[in-house]
Amino acid sequence: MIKVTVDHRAEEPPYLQLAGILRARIASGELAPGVMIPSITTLSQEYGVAVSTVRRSLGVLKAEGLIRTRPSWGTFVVPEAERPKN
Amino acid sequence: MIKVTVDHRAEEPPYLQLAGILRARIASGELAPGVMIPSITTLSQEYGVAVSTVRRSLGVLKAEGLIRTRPSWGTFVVPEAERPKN
DNA sequence: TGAAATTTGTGCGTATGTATT
DNA sequence: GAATACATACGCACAAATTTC
Repeated sequence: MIKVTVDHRAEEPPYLQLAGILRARIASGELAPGVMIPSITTLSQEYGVAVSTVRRSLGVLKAEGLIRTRPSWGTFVVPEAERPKN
Repeated sequence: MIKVTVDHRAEEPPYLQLAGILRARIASGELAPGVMIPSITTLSQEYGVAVSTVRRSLGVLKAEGLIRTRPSWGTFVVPEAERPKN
């Protein structure tokens, strides 16, 4: 475990910090395919950042193909086999 | 000329409409490398959408490699030779 | 020297819409 | 109908870098 919180005073912007934290939680297997990712609102409260900041973090991971969001359903980890390489 | 305004009542969200409009202006050569792209604030007023919406549109074009933003300087069209194909 | 204006980057809060449960 | 959850949009504020005067 390296980073577990968002530091608002660090140089790296919170949305990138949170993206990194979630990326690590996925890599570690804690957040795995089939496991429901905490809702945006929950993540917002957990990490003390705004909802829009969480959305931005998820946007990063979505662009990486790590997660997939289903409107009015939730956010999911993409199975490793389906992730774009690179 | 096909689309020149953003329709808030259309199905396509404004940020995608604006991205399409700017993409067309680039494709037509009106916005070319070396020509200064209107600032986010200007685009916001021109098209009647919020600054944050313009930013989102530019984010789409940036992801496509069509434009490049330089903080405290402006936004530029990427020369065709330097654009990623596909 | 330096102050003001400009421009992008980032963050927050709020509202509305739509789909699911 | 109510609660939940994501999608989109808006407006505001501040920071940092650059340009201009």
